Amino acid sequence: MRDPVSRIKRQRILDAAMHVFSERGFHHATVSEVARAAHVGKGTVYLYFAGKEDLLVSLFDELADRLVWVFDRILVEGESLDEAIRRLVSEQIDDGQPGAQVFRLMAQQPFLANLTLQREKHALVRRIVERVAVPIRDAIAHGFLRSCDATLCASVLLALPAAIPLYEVAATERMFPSEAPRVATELSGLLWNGLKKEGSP
Amino acid sequence: MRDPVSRIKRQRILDAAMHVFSERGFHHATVSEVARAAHVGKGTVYLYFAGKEDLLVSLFDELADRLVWVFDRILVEGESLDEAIRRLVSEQIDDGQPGAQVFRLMAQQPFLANLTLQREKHALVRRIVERVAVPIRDAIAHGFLRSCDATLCASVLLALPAAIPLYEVAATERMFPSEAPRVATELSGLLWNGLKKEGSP
Amino acid sequence: MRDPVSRIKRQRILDAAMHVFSERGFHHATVSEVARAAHVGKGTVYLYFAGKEDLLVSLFDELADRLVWVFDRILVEGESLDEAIRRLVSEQIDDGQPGAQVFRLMAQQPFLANLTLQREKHALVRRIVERVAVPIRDAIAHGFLRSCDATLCASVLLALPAAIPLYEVAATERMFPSEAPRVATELSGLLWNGLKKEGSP
Amino acid sequence: MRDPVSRIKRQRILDAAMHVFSERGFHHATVSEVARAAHVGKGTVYLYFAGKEDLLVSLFDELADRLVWVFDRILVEGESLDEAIRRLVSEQIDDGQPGAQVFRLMAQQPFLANLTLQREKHALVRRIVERVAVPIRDAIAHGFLRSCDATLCASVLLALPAAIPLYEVAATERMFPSEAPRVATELSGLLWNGLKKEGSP
DNA sequence: CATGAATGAGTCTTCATTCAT
DNA sequence: CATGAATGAAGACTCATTCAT
Repeated sequence: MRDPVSRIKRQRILDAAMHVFSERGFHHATVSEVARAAHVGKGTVYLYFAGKEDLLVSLFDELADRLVWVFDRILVEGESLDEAIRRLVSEQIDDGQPGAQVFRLMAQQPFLANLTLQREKHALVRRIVERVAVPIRDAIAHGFLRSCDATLCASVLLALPAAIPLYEVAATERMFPSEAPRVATELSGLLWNGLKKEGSP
Repeated sequence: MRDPVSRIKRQRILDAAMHVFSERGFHHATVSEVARAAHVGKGTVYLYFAGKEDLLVSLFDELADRLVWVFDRILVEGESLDEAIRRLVSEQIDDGQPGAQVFRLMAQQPFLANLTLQREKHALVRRIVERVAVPIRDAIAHGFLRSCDATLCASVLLALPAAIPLYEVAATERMFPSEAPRVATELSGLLWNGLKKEGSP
Repeated sequence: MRDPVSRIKRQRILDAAMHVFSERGFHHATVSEVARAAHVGKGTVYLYFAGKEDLLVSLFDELADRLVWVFDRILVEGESLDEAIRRLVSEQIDDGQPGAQVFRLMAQQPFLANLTLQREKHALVRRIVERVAVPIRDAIAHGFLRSCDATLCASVLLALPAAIPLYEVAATERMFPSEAPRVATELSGLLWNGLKKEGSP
Repeated sequence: MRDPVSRIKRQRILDAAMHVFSERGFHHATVSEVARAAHVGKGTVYLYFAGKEDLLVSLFDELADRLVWVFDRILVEGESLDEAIRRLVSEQIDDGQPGAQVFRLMAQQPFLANLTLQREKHALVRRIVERVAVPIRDAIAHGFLRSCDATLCASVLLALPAAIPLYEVAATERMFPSEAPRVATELSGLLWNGLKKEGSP
């Protein structure tokens, strides 16, 4: 674990899993495919992960970490809340950004055979949602936002990317990558206007 | 197909599939389970549906129909757009309502092995999103709503239920059914405020 | 289960398993081989048995039944105890007789992964040993045999076939089938002389 | 090989294998477990043994040597044949004695994938059986024992421990270690009475 | 010599689908 | 039409063995 070579190989497998799962869906993807994509033997995957599902949860874990980290950075950088929301939405929508697909993957696999992994996944969800809910709750307390259920609003913010596949299909069969900024702006604008106090800028 | 007995049996299978897929997830569910839940032989399922995936797409189809039908009724009944949105959101969130789980199921299975079914599913999505987008586009044209991408807004509206699983996990591990109306109100309020022109009621 | 066709197919699989397990050993044998030998699909085996180990235990079960049945018949036929022992030994040694390999198979697999199956196997062993021990205990009580631990003697009687593989290897690399009667007579004679009261015929 | 350090390490691996194989069964045991039990790296096992099966055969080899050595010593010490039999049986039954489990292990693995090892195993069996058969044959020739197939009797003597697992299960689920002497006495008594000439002491 | 990370051949097992009754 | 016994393709996972360090 501490060994940097191990960390790198583990990461390579995780990256490969992210790619393969996104490309083919968790269930259609096979462990062999992940191994091949990571340029490792099939058995090696089991050296670093307990099984296919653990691979998924580890992916959640890593992506959740990145998401929390990114959001922390955004908030620390002292931007206004509306800008923060825009960047958070953007982060999740732009496929080039880390963490873009975490909730899409989570939505694909609401049922895990392994109860322990199920619990881990729930803990992860709670961690992320709560991280996002805190500043919203603060802003409400300070009177910057209209009164509402902060946890619910945070959930909505994190669920927004679910609209992208619908939009892609409905609009043009495939959103141009170049549209990502516009879509992010529209989405976060929608959310911000929904949240902010009447009359605020 | 025309035979009413056939229609009823087909429907019974579809209802069973809805129940089983929701309960255990599409992939964990087996055709045998669906057949058993429908009090029908396993082979009978294949008399009415081409296969497991077709069962899913037929489910989408039926639910989409209901959703479009419900939305049509809502609009025809001449309610205001904000009330229409509230009812549409409510329809998707309240497990007791028809069509509650259509997008949750769709999200679970973004990849279909059968290309034809894939296309059917896309056609369905387009149909629903467009149905919702039209009145929004109208309202924008009439100046009732702020200018925005109507298709994108419709996608958001239909993707909102994706927030529920997150909220359930983050808030109380299991949303009380009694909370559904409040949540629907909060969500639709959020969306309405995000959409409506500054200063409108 | 009641269906005679099912019983026959189940039996065919069991017979095939007996043959394949004897020929190649339980662990080297694959479920595919058993299926092929039974002229059934691989999946069919799992329709009648819970898994590979259950196949083994079911085999024990069936063979134990036969053994108990044979021994009952031998005793009921009112033969003398020494003749009964000779026939029981013979039964276990002659590959042509039913039940010949039950304890050889049991010895091959002292450890079962499934605890329930382990318990079943133990119950089986107890049933057979006890069945053999009862008449020995009776004969001791009536003064026909020298005093000894009847359960232990029964165990020895049932374990005697374990000597055959050793004998085959040590003597001629392969015992001629025609020798089976002689070997059975020698073995049972050895046992009978060991058991009987000094001076008895 | 000549290096005493090597011999000791080889022996440590062999002892570990004996322990692990007995505890978990040859097939359920893994080479890793053996290596761990021997406090040796997994690769080291392959420096001293050609593979897992060779580990087993080497174990047979060592145990057979001990058995032959013990029997030689017993005979050389000039004890009577009945006492010799008692001690030989005892040797195989008492788990605390060397060689206790050799035939139990051999019975577990009647089939070896490697033909060469198969042959080696057979040679081993012949060596042991013959070693035991010789004095029996002598005693018969001198008229001390009743006429019988000495090789077969030797096989029985060496197969007697196979009765122990049956007895343990049938009697008390687990034989008390303290009972080993009694059981050995009963078993060898049974055998001796079966072998000895009518009227001998 | 010693090690243990890496490997992939080999198995069991599941389950969507077919088809004879 | 209805059924469910039969099937085998597909895939997760294990572990004996190798080899670079």
